[in-house]
Order: sequence, then C-alpha cells, then structure tokens
Amino acid sequence: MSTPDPETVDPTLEADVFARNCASRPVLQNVASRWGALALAALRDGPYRFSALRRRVDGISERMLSQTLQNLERDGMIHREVQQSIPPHVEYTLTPLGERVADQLIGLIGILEANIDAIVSAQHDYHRA
Amino acid sequence: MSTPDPETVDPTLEADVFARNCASRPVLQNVASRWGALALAALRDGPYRFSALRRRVDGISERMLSQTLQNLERDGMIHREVQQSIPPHVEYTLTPLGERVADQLIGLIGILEANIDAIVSAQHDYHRA
DNA sequence: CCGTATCCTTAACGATACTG
DNA sequence: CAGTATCGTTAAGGATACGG
Repeated sequence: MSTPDPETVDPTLEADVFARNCASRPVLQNVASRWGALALAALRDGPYRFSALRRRVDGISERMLSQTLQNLERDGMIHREVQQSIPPHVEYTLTPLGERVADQLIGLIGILEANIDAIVSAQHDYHRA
Repeated sequence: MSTPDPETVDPTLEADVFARNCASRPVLQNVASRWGALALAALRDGPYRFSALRRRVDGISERMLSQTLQNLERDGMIHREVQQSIPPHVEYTLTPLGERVADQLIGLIGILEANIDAIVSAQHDYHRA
C-alpha cells in the first residue's frame, strides 16, 4: 500500500490516475484508504498527538495508525514534529497540500453522512430485489 | 468490503464516520476504494458499458469491476440499465448522489495529479532522510 | 457481450508484547 | 508517550475458464 514500486510507475507519464502506471494511483490509495481518509479528515481540526488521534479515529490500531501516518508523511500530506522531552511529545499537522486533500475528503464524508438514510434504504432495496 | 455486517453497524447512531460502528464507514470504503473511486470518477463523463469502463479504468480485472459496480449500485451511487438484446447491452450511470460523490473524488484526484511532482519529490526526500 | 465461479496469491489488518 | 516487532487471520485481488 505504502511504497509504490519504482519499477511499476512511470514518472515521465503525464499525470493520469486512470493509467495503470501513473504515480498518482498509489497516492490516491493512501489518502483515500480506510484509515488514511479518516486520519486526514481528523487532522483538519488542529494538530493531534498520536494518542489523541488514535482516540479520534475510533477503532484504529496502533500499528495501522503508525503505518498510515508514515505513508501520509511520505507523500507530503502531513508534517511530524517531535518535541524532545520525557515523555516524548509528537505532533502531527497537515501540510498545505494535505489541507486541500483533507477538504475534499471532508466534503465527500459530509455528503455520505448527510445521505446515510437514503443509502441504507438503497442497500435494503438492493438486497430485496 | 461490500456488505456491512448488520451486527457491526448501528443505524440509530447519528452519522459520524469517526465512530467505529457508523453505517457511513463501509460506504466511504466503497466509494473511496482503489477501484470504486476510479469507477465513479470515470462515470462522471457519461454512461459506460461494462467493457468500455474496463478499458477506461486501466488494469482492473473483470472480477473486480463487476464486484465494484455491484457495491456502488447497492449503495445507491450508480444505476444499472439492461437492454434486453443479443448480444446483451448494459449501461452504467451515476445517480444524482453518485454525481455529487464523484465530483468530490474528481476534485481530490485533480489535486493529486496537479501536485504529483511535489509528491514524488516528497517521497524521495522521505526515503533519503 | 456481460458477467460468474473457482482457485490461488498477496496484501491488509488486529492483537499482543515489548522498547526508547 | 509514541511507537516497533512478531505472529496469525482475514480480506482483497488477479488469472483463468466457463455460462446466459
């Protein structure tokens, strides 16, 4: 999920997510993934520490949060700032690019939440038919 | 991915994607998944037949396209219309809700494509550090 | 043409235990 | 506090072959 194999992407290609080898595809996977989308959306309302973010994104394991944050940092979506102290203090913030991406995700989430009743109805109808 | 286990979601909950058992979570997974996002975005420029959509979403297998379309139809994002004929003719269209969702995804994809060079640079820097 | 069924491989995930 | 390491399980995905 995280590391786009250099052998499988072509940096010389024009950016087109519909193309099999476009570098934007794995990035889309990271930001729109199960945990990536929620982490970015959560970070939209302020810096978060690791534990606080874990509480906010209900259900995520330590392992997945760590991995997700690394992927997003790697893609330039978030910034990780370490305060050297005991106990350690680490803050995660969105980059300007991350903010724009998060805004789209929040828009998407908002549409789904606003229409969840209709969606659940559709799911029911589908199963009956 | 497709069928949110009824035992694990709580329809009485206020819609909050950050909550573990919210019904909106599996829906977000479907629309933002690897193939779901691309299928929705592709369908934004017109109805597609199965084979044409498969060519557009480069690299998707028949199996995954079929599965993805079923999930999206089930969630009320797309409409499937069958023309009874030989050979069979099936058209997939976005529902009004699907259009709104697709627009957000297209916005997201646009941001990523426009910034792909910066992202790839960030990936390089991350690996060096 | 539009899928489904089967098989198999890989990747994602969760739980737990442990470290600086 | 903020993670990493390891292990086992589940889910996603691809290839192929076949059917309506």
